Amino acid sequence: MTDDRIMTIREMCDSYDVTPRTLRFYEAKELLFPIREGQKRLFTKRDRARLKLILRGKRFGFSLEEIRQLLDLYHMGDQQQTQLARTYEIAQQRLSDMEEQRDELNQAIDELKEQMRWGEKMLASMDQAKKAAE
Amino acid sequence: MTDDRIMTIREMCDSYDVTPRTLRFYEAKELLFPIREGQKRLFTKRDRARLKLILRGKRFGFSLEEIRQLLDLYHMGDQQQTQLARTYEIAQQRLSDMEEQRDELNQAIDELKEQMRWGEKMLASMDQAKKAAE
DNA sequence: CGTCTGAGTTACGTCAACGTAAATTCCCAT
DNA sequence: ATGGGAATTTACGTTGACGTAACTCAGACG
Repeated sequence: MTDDRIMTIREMCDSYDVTPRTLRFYEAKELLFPIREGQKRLFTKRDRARLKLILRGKRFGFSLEEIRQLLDLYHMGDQQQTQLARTYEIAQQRLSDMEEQRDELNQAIDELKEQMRWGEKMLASMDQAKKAAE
Repeated sequence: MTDDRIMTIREMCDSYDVTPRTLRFYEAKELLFPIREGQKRLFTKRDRARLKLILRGKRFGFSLEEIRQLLDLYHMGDQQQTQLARTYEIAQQRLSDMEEQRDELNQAIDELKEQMRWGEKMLASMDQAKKAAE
C-alpha cells in the first residue's frame, strides 16, 4: 500500500506541478486538510484525491468556492439530509450550466471554423495577387 | 433599415444588460468605437455586432485581450498579409484550445452525472431511514 | 433663471487566486 | 555550536474587469 503514503509539501508540488504557496492557500480556504506534524504539513491520499479534483475543476472555470461545494458532495458522509440535498441542487444547477456552455462552445467553434475558411481564401487570393505582381 | 439605427449608451445598456461603465471600459480598451458626437457616445450597428461577440466570448472564458484579437479577425479588411496570417495562427491555436476544453468538459459532465446518481441513492436511502424512524 | 436629469471624466476601491519578500524556526551534518 | 537548506508565518503586491464616489457639464422644463 504505497498508495496511502504520506507526502511532504515538496513531493506534492513536484507530483502535481503546483507551488507551496498554492497548497497552503488551499488549506487556508479549507479545500485541503493536511496533517500538521509539529510545523510540517503531511498530505494524505485523501488530500491528493481532493487536489486532483481541484485542478480539474479549475481547468473548466470553476471558482475555488464552487469547487469546495463540489468536494463536499464527493466526500459527504453522515451529514444532515437538508445540507446534502442543498449541495445536490447546486451540483444540478452547475451541471446544466456546463451543458449549456458546452453547446455554446460547440456553436462558437463552428462559427470560428467558418470564419477561418474566409481568412484562408483571403490569404490565398492575396498570395496570388502577390505572385502576379512579380 | 431600422437595423443600422444609432443607439445611445442607455439604449445599449438596456438592450444588452451591461452598465455604462462597462461600455466606456470596452471603448478604453479599444473593443468598441462609438461615434463621439460632442460629448455623447453613439453606438452603431457595428458596435452592437462587436458587443454581442464580446459577451459571447466572455461566456466561455476568453479574456478581453483575446477577444480583441478575435474581433480583429472578424473585421479584418485590407490589412497586411503578415498581420492577417499572424492573427489566423492565433485563431487556430484558440480553436484547438476550445476543442480540448470542450472534450474535458464533456468528460467532466459524465463524471459529475455519475457522482450525482450516487448522491441520488444516498438521498433516497436517508429518506427511507427517516420515515422508518417516525 | 434655477434645477433636475443623464452623460461624462477622474480616480480610487474591490475581489479572486495566488506571487513574492522578509523574518523566523527546525533539523542535520560538519 | 554553527552554518546550510527546507518549511512556515506574516503581510504586502499583482492582474483583470469592472464598481463606485465625486465632481463637471449640457440640455430640457416649468
